[in-house]
Amino acid sequence: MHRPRKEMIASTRAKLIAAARQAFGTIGYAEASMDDFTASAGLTRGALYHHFGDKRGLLQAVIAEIDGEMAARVNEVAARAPTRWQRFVDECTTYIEMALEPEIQRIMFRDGPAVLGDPAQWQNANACVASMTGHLTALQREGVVVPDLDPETAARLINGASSQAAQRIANSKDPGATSKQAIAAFKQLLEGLRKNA
Amino acid sequence: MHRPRKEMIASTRAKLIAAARQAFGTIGYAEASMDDFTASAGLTRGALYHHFGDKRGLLQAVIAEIDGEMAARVNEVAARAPTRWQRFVDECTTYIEMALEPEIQRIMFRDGPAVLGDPAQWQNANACVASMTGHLTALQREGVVVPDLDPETAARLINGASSQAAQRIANSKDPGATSKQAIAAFKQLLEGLRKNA
DNA sequence: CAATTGGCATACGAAGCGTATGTCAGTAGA
DNA sequence: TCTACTGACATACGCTTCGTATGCCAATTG
Repeated sequence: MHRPRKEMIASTRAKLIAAARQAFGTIGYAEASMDDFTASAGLTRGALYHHFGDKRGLLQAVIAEIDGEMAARVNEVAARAPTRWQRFVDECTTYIEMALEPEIQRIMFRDGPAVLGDPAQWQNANACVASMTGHLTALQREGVVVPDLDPETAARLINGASSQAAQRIANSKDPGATSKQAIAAFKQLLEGLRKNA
Repeated sequence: MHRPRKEMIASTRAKLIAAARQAFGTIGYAEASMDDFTASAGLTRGALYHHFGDKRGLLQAVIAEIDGEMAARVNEVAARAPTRWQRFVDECTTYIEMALEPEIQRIMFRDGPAVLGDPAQWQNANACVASMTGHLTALQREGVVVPDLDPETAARLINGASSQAAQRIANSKDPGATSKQAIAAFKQLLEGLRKNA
């Protein structure tokens, strides 16, 4: 009777991830009580430990989910650009826009690195950087970007600049004006990668 | 007699900061037990709460101390460069080198932002960025750097890229090679700020 | 229909943190 | 110099949180 077992399990996992995501994204990882947010999902810590091992394991699952969503959004935007360079730039600015959202900023750029270490070492969450790395590699082949440059390294640096840009905008008194400044500065930095010089 | 009161107090504060710095820089803020590291300084949590209010207050004091040291090192290096642009670039690479040290990376770039929020909002620790901002402003006046660019915004973005570069080097299998790659990519990005283009 | 697996809850112990309280040395005024 | 007081620091307590060990019940399997 009822639903099959597999569906119940998937539902439980989803409920835990959703509840944790809500808690981590608002009050933050350290302040989020496992008793509290499991209860808000109608469960207890028993389910959490059973499925994810511990609090960090649950954070990993939350991050994997968000990373997937971010990659999907980035790819969607990139598909609409005319040239490849433009596609690359659009991806970057989309990345900044996403980093403006408090949940993403808190989980992906603040608590995530603090708890799990260098994001570059995360196995389940690097889709965004992978996409940017791919574009940079292609742009090098096409002669648009300077040749002596490691694509993934460049992608990571750009990533770091993006998150700073997002933080600056997010904490600004006048987000509109700051956004213009930050994106302008960011695009200026990207110009350094182009070949013509 | 003994020493005057003020000296005892300063000594206590210094011992607490040193012990906390050691603990935060190695096992990390979250894992550092206040009972443990105050005991290692020959004190108890009573002293800590009296002087710093709470654990976060002590972290702030540690960060202020490290920030001061970093600024001093950056200024020392910058003083030796021939041109102002070179001075600026040297500051940036020095910044990357410092970010390679585990204690600085952990406290200033990982746990600090996680516990205290956006570093740009820290009042007692922004000497490094201030210096870079100053150089960028001067370089704009001299016509070396493109004019329509907010100096502090640019400095923050560069800061973000620097810390990523440092993390990449620090976690690399072959730090020597990675270091070359990362610094090359970093300098390439900086070229985007120059006027000639 | 019996046996077993496994999803999840409950119960327990161990830290860790913050606060309230106590104590004693150093300092200031008479 | 004596006394009263301030403040630096320790001790003691309760609360919260985490991890593990244990138990129960539904669902699958033969």
